[in-house]
Amino acid sequence: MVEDRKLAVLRAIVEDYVATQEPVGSKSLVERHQLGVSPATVRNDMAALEEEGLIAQPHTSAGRIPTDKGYRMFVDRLSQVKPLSVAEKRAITTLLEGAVDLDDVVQRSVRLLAQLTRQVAIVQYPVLSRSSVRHVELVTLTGTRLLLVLILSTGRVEQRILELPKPISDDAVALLRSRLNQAVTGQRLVDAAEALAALPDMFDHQDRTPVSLAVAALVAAISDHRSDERVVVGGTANLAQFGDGFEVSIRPLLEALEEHVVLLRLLGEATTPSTLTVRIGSEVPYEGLGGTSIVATGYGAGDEAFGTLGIVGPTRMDYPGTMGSVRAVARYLSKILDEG
Amino acid sequence: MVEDRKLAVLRAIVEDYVATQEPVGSKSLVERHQLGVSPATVRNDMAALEEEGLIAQPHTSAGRIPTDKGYRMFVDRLSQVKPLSVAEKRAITTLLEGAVDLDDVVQRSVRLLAQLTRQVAIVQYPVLSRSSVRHVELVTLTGTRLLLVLILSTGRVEQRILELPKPISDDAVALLRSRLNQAVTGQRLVDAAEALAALPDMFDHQDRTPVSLAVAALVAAISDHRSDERVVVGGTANLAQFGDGFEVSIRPLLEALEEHVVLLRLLGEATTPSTLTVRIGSEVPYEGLGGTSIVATGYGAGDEAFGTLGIVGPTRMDYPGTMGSVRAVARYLSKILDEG
DNA sequence: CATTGGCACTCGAACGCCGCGAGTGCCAGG
DNA sequence: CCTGGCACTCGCGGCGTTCGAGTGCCAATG
Repeated sequence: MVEDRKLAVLRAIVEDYVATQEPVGSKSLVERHQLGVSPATVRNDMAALEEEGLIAQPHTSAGRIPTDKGYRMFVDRLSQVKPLSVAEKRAITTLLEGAVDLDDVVQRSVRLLAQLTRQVAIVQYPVLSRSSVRHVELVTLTGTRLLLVLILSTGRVEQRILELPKPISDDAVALLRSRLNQAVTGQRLVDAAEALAALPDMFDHQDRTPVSLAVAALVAAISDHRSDERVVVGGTANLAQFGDGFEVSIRPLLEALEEHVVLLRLLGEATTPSTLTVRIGSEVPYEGLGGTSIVATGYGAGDEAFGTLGIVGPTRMDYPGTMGSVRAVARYLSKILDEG
Repeated sequence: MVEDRKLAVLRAIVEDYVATQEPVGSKSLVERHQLGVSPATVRNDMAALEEEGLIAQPHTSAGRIPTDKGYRMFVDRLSQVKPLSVAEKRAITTLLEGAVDLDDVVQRSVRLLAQLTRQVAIVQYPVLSRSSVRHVELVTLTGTRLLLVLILSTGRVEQRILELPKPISDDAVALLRSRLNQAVTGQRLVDAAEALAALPDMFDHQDRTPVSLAVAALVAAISDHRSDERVVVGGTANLAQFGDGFEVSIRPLLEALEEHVVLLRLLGEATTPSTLTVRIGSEVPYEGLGGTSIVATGYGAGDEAFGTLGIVGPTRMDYPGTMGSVRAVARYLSKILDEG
């Protein structure tokens, strides 16, 4: 019973602090929430909460603010993901359905997420190795240069240039093209690795070089992590809210946001579309991001995500709402990619 | 003679102010530059310069800072573009040559520009209508859905999905593909408009629908300005230098940087690779960007630029150096795109 | 007539001081 | 276990003062 009230107090503190951005005192707490007890009682509870390390006071004689641990407790046990309003849902569908392009889809998703959460949004492009091949195309540029274009079911297009030691005939290109497509179309590249490896042996000895090159390029494409590092960041203007808060200078934040590799590591482990990862303050495994939290999830059909998306914002954020938005955008994005 | 010294004083003021970010007084001026006159004389000159609106004092009893007009004079008549150091040039080539992709090239260019100038860098993707077609590809997705892939000489790849009213045979697709390529390959899309328009007539009546659709998609691609709005922004961390200056809050800046359409308009008129556009402070045609200057130029082979690139930074920037970097990056980028 | 040293003046930034008030912890009584 | 009362703490904002960089003006000088 008492334990329950203490948690109610914690919840109230988190909510008030998130709303007002100011340390919350015992008096204003009882005024704004129906706790049914006096400020003095709340003060006792607060002392207990502080003892447990869930809240802290910036300086003596000031109200309390939640600690990272406090937020963690709030997220895990005192709140639940807030579903979007009907209007918001409609806004999502209309906005995302207007996209023509994968680039466009990703772009719009970032904007959307940034707008909904009023936070910095991050969306990773679908990872090459996790989506299936729709088509492989070979285009002759000059006699000894081939352009290899890889089109994936997610709409992603990769291109590589192959430099051949000697010219190749159009017929040979056509044959190679059809064999390549036979080997990989409809599958994920990883799953087609065997078929690809066997491919050169299907050709005459003197024709094998271009085949091997093409195969090598495809294999390189899936193992090249640099192309998985493609992410788009949006809503950086929302960083302004950090500024007028306190401490955290935005410099390191902006730097971190430019380090796409770092960002991916931060979003990273949220590879399953169904789970929502929340990292709070010190739980964020990156120094430059003091005072920030990250909410991320995967997107894509099935268990294994095509990629991840999420937001980064101040620790004092509206977790239920943000989590709702992130989840929603991930779902709609999954749907769009699955259809398109 | 006297006039000359006045300009020398202006130049000294600009240089000192850019270096120190603090209003510069008559005494420190004569100390740091060999003007050969006393502070009192400099004060007289300063009074004259102020009279002409080239410098101003933030408050009485403070040093002078250049006005926009003062910077303008400095850029136009008192300075010249500073060429890069050998090390910098080498850094550029090694960095840019490592790129595999158009995306990669653009990405690297932005980083480079941001690093060299310590400013926010902006690079526009090559405009579709200004580069020539390397290849058009058609891929059957389902019976009634075709994927049209347009590969341009700059390395840019555009894709559109065509929804057909009724299924199309593989042969018909092959024919259409070859005819399309005949019509447009090697030319800029704008120049191929006629050939494209004539294309449907070359087919049997009942086969024309897909042809028209494909043609329409291509025409749409060049006239769709949304796909010309593709820009990449980098080095936003350099915005931090605005902050500790004064006035200018970064909020509107970040907002402007997210408005790619606006950015393009700002870079916009620099369509010729050979000219360098500099807009200073109030000359920048956008409200949100008080206290900023823009240095931009076009890139690409020939007179008409493929696209534009540039930087935006505080009015108090190192113009000669920045202009040198912008020009250099544009040149190298032009070269890379021309070769690749 | 341009230049210069001298001098009084201005005014913002920095500093220290003080009072206010929100908020706390503790205690004794219900 | 809750509550009202009370003394205490301490950050914030307002105010006055000092300090000094920098100015404008003037009279003297080559």
